[in-house]
Amino acid sequence: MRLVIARCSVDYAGRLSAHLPLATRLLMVKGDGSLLVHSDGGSYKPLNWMSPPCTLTTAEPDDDQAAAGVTQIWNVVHQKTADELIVSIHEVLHDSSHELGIDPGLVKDGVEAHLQKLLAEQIELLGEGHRLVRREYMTAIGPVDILAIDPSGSSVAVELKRRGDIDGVEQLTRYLELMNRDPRIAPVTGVFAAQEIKPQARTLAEDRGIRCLVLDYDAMRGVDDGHARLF
Amino acid sequence: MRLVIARCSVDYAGRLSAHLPLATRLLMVKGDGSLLVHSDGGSYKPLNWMSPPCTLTTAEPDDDQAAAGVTQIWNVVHQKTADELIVSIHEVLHDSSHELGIDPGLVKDGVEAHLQKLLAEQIELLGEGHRLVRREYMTAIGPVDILAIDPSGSSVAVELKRRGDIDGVEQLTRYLELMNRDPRIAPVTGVFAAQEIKPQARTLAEDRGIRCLVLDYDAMRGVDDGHARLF
DNA sequence: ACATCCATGTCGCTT
DNA sequence: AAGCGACGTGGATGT
Repeated sequence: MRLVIARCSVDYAGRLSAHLPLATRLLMVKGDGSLLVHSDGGSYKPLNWMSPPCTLTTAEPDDDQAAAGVTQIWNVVHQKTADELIVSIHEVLHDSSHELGIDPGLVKDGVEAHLQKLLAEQIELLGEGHRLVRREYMTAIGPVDILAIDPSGSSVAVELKRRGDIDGVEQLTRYLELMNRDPRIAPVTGVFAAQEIKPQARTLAEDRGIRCLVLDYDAMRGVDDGHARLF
Repeated sequence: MRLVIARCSVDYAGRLSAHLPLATRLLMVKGDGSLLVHSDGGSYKPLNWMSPPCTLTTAEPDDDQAAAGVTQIWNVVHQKTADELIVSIHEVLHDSSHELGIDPGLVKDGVEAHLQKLLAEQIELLGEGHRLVRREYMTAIGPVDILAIDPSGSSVAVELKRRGDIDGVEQLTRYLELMNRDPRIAPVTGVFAAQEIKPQARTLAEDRGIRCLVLDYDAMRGVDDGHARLF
């Protein structure tokens, strides 16, 4: 990885056009040739970048550019889309290279998967007398997170989200439409379960006869793991 | 901005839990206290990060950690969500600080807004005899991108996307449901217009009687700007 | 502050 | 390879 601090301007041409006026920035050249242009603020997203696979070439400025103070031109071209990034460097303030090696990568401990497992184990959170049929019940348009049976014997399809948004309600609605056309499992009612349900999502769900269920992740984890959360 | 190359392991606890095993990485500390952890590959997204507003504190390792080879602990806590990032540093290979100043920021030349403007100007792309009513036609649940009238005098609601996905069809469906309840403008037909329409989105749209229209951005721009695209 | 919608989204998984 | 959904989505914008 090469780190360059430089006064530069940047132009991007690809799906859109963008320009960065002259200022001091960090240029990060990764081992795969990709380039990130970072300022000293904002979020983790660079001001501008080129993703791999891409090729970096450097060139001398032409006379006009040199007259404007440009000392180097970096040109990064994406190998498939032909997106192009041009960095016009005026002054290099720092330049260092470092051998990092291959990263072993991130180990994630998911949330939605865990919630699904917990709700399957604690299926009576749907209401007394509910029984689990199965997780990831497959339909033609994708898997329903949880399928259960209520005390009356009707099927219950559960869509599970960390944050209950309008999209999740639409998704569950599509599943319910499809499943209610299948005489083997119809009638199917819907439950929209999430740690947090947005008001608009709740309104839409209830308007469509879908029940909303707010889940307390910590409490569910506490039931699951008796020694935790006793304080 | 401070740049540190270090052998380190990283733990994140917040909306999920995640762990990075010991390896050599770049730690970028921005002026606002935010921290990015980058490897020498992947895309512009860091392996791990903390967004501002957050606070970085450093500490000495405890005896166990010291015995495991840790020489410094960095602790970054988000000031609102209490999300936490812990960097256990084993060895520092590089450490430099740089004054970058405030960045003037990115100037973008947009896409969807431009597409909307072009389609409004070239409204007959919807079909001969169509007339524009207005862009951003306001409804109770949000603005319809373009409202037009077809030759028979019926209203046409256009949802515009760069990439036509199933979400866009759902969005247009909600608009159409609402607008068709308004006797002043009913009946309203729908057109789903995008540079590219995914097969599933097309199927869903056509199943609901929504017409799909694939837009050629370059051609539309060429009509708009006569001197371009003549080659 | 909240809700909505776009994104050069990126990422990971399935077909 | 292409499609599809989730994301610690982030970020802008209008209410």
